[in-house]
Parts: sequence; C-alpha cells; structure tokens
Amino acid sequence: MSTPVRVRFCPSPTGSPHVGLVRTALFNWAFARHHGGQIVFRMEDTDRERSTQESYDAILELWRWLGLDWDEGIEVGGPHGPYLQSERGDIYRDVLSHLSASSYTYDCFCRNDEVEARRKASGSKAQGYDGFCRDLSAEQRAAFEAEGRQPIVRFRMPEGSITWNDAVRGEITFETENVPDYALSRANGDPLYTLVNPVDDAMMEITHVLRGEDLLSSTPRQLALFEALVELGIATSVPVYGHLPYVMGQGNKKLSKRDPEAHALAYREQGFIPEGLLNYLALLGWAISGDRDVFSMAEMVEAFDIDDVNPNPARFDLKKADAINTSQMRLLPLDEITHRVLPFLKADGVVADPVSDADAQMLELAMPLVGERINKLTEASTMLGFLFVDEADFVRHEELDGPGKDVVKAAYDALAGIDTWSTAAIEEALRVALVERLGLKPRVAFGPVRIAVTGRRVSPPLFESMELLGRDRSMTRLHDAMSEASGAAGSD
RNA sequence: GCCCCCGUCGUCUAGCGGCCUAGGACGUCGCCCUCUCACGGCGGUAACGCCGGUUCAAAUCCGGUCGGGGGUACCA
Repeated sequence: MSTPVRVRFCPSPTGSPHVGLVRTALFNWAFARHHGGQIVFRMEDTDRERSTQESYDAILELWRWLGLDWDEGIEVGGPHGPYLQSERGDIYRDVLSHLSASSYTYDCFCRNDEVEARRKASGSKAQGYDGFCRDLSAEQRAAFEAEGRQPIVRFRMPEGSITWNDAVRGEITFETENVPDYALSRANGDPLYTLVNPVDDAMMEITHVLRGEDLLSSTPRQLALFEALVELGIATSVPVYGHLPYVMGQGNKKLSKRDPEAHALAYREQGFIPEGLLNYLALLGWAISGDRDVFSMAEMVEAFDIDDVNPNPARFDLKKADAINTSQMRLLPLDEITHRVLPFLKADGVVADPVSDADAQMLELAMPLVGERINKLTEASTMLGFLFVDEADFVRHEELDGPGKDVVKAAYDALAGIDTWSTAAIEEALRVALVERLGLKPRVAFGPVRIAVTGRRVSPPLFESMELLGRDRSMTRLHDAMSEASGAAGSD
C-alpha cells in the first residue's frame, strides 16, 4: 500500500468565493475520496489587509451547502493545528530561523527602486530580484542597519534546473536562473504566502497539491523551498503537484471576481441545487465518459482520477450550467424538491414561516404540478404564488384584451353550470364551450382563462390549477377579470 | 523582453497509432408532442490552427510555426 493521500483546501478569505475555487476544491475532494484519502482545510489569511470575516464565513457556508466535507482543519480540529495561518506565526518564525541558520535564506535590504535602478544601469532585460544582498559583507550590512533599514528574508534559489512531474501536465522544467530569489517575509516580519503555503503543506503532511494553473510558475521556488525543508527535517517528503486549468469567462480572460457568474454563492440564490453546480463544475476539465455528462458525486468519486484531467482552460458556460442543473433537478424525488423549494417560498412570502397547515396541504397538492416544470428552485414562487395569495392581494400580471374578455366570460358561464369541481369536469366544460362551440384554437381559448385565474401567461396546468384553487376563488377571479377587462376595453 | 502553460464543433469534452467519412452534451436551426411553460422525441448545423517529420497507417508520436493564456510583487 502506498502512502495515504492527503490533500488540502486552502482558500484565502478575501472576497466572495469564486467558482474556480470551488472547482479546485471539488477536484481535490473527488481525488481524496476516490483514493480513500484525507482532506485538510486550512485558511490562508496571511494577507491581513484583504482577509475578512465575511469572506471566511461565506466560504464555510458554501462548502457546507455543496457538501464538500473535510477530515481535519477548520472547525473540526486535528493534530496539525492551528489551521488558521494567522495563528501560526510562531511556527513560521521558527522555520525562518532554521532556514536562515543554514543559509537557505538571506536578509535583503534593497528597496524596489534600487533594484530597478541597478537593472537599468546594467542594461539587463531580466525581471525580478537581482540577488544584490546574497553575499553582503558585514560592513555593508552594518551600513544598511545604520540607515535604519529593516530587512526582508529572501530564499536563495539553488543553481541548475528544477523538474517535476505535474499530475495533470506531465514533466515541467524550469532553469533556476529564470527564477529569482524571492521574499519569504515582509520587513515587519510577517510571513508571506511563499513561505507559509509550503511550510504548512509540509507540516500537515500533504501528499498532493492540486491547485490552479495560476500558481504553476511559483512551483519551482516552492519545490526549492521544500528541498530545504526536507534537509532540515521539517518536511518528510515533497508532495506531487498538479495544476488545474483556468476557468475562463467571456472572451479570453479568466473569470474574474467582477464577472457575475464568478460568484459561487450566487448560484444558490438563483435556485441552483448543489448537485447541479457541482456536476457542471466537474465538467470543466474532466469527463466521466464520452457519452454522458450528468452524474452524481458518488459516481464522480468512483470514476475520478487526477491524470484524467484535461489541461486546457475551460470557458464557463451559464447555459450549460443551467441545463445540467435542470437534469439534476429531474433526478430529485418530488418530496425532496418540495423540501428544497420551501425556503424560497418562505423568503418570497408565498407561504408563511412557519408554514400553516392549510399552506402545507396546498403545497402537497400543488407540487406534483410544478415539480417537473421548474429548472431552478426560485421558479416555484412565481409559478405557485397564485394558489396561496389572498384574493384581495391577487394581481393579474397580464392584460386581457377585448376578445380575451369574451373568452373569459364564456368560460365563466360554462363553469357556472358544472356539478362537480374537478379537473376533468372543468376541462370538459371549457373544451365544449370554448373549443367546440366558439371554435377557438386551444391556446387562444385557454390563454385568457389562464391569465384570469393564475394572473400569468405561464402557469401550472390550467384545469388542475383551477381544481386546486377551488370553485369560489376561481369563479371570483374569472368574474373580476371579465368585468375589469370590459371596463378597460371600453375605450378601445 | 525573458520564462512557463495551452491548442478537437460557437462552448464543455470523448479520442491516448488503424474501431474516426472524428462520438456525446450545451447552444443554435427545423419538425413533432402540447391548454401555457417546462419536459420529451426526431432531424440538421458545426471541429482535429498551420507546416514538416516518424510510420504501411496520425486528431493521436516528434520538431517547428502561429495563436491564446499565465508569471516575471515585501498579493495569493
């Protein structure tokens, strides 16, 4: 048996969580679960300026909604804590001192403008730090300190080349001459991502680092640091790195926080179900097979592996996301849909919170009519609202024209005479009166009636709706509609 | 500039040397079903960036080229 897999979620709590972040988490999750491994959740909040509690909360909320669970870390604890980087300062300082004692790092006193000036003077076209402070003499150092300068700590990149076998891209090599010495800490002593990310991966015994392609070019320096950590006994081994493709927006730019479709939590608000979002996101860079794209997370876990991931960037396509969500909705049993739709109905004021017995009863009767008709949870409110509203608050969202009013009148008259108020009886009466007697096409016949009774052009099936609404309320609405219509049509 | 990544229908992808006159899905177009909507059914549209090479055989391997993207921070 090989080493058990350990992966991590390590978001920075800055801003609203991005769908790309979720995709990365999903692949890590599926990978770990597929291999029976473990997932560590830590928060990378070393950027005090940008980290916020709101973002932190939003991320956890999102993960829970999606069902991306973890085994160790934030809120569940574990043997490698704390899992909040802002609480690991002592650890980083300690690592830094070990690194420094073994000359893996050096203090750098340079200011940016000085580096810039030197580059200009030398005519070099290279970017990045020039290594000026690599081998400072005691005198030079003393002089800088006398000026009151505070040094930052830089990692001393080794000579030669660095190669790794990327889990999604295969072998990648960088010459270290193209990788400048880089900063591990700020002048004020605060550790930077470049330090804390590999250090935590080492100490938390992460075996596979699956992350966004945007971090690919920082991998050689992390690998170099890792070698140092191994030498120092801080890390036991170097993890496998795999760089997942970008999630792109419109055009050729990566999906930015400014794009509305980038915000993962917005999908919940729009009525997506987790199964739908996750399923769609899984398709961005991975496929379960050549002829299928709707699947459960259990199926994904069963089938997923990292070397099947496609390295090309994927464009986020909202239309397809919608379609996948619809397919997942169709897979839910009716009572589950009802259960999930309820919070939306409450939020929209369609039903009271808590739900009254009468509303609960109506809902149970009405859901079969809309369960297969809605593609998002939010659609239930507009579709069902007419059944729950008080007559005094009922509004028709569509106008009825003169002919429409006549149809409603005919419908009213036809329904006034029926004995039993049932779907079949209502349909029979209306068909005879409107289609047969008046010779109307069905859509012309039932359209005005639908508007009169439900207030909308689009509704659940009409006859069933009327049965549920009941005779009195249906007749009242028909009556109101034809009266109002005649009044409104009078001037035409 | 330098370094790195990527390159199959409009989009997401299947394909890992012959099963490919390239398959599926979304989109789109047409038709059917139909009391609206949604669903569903049928059919059409549309791609291996380009040039060389390897091979009996290349979308699949290699090289180049072009194109796109990313990095080049005391951000992550």
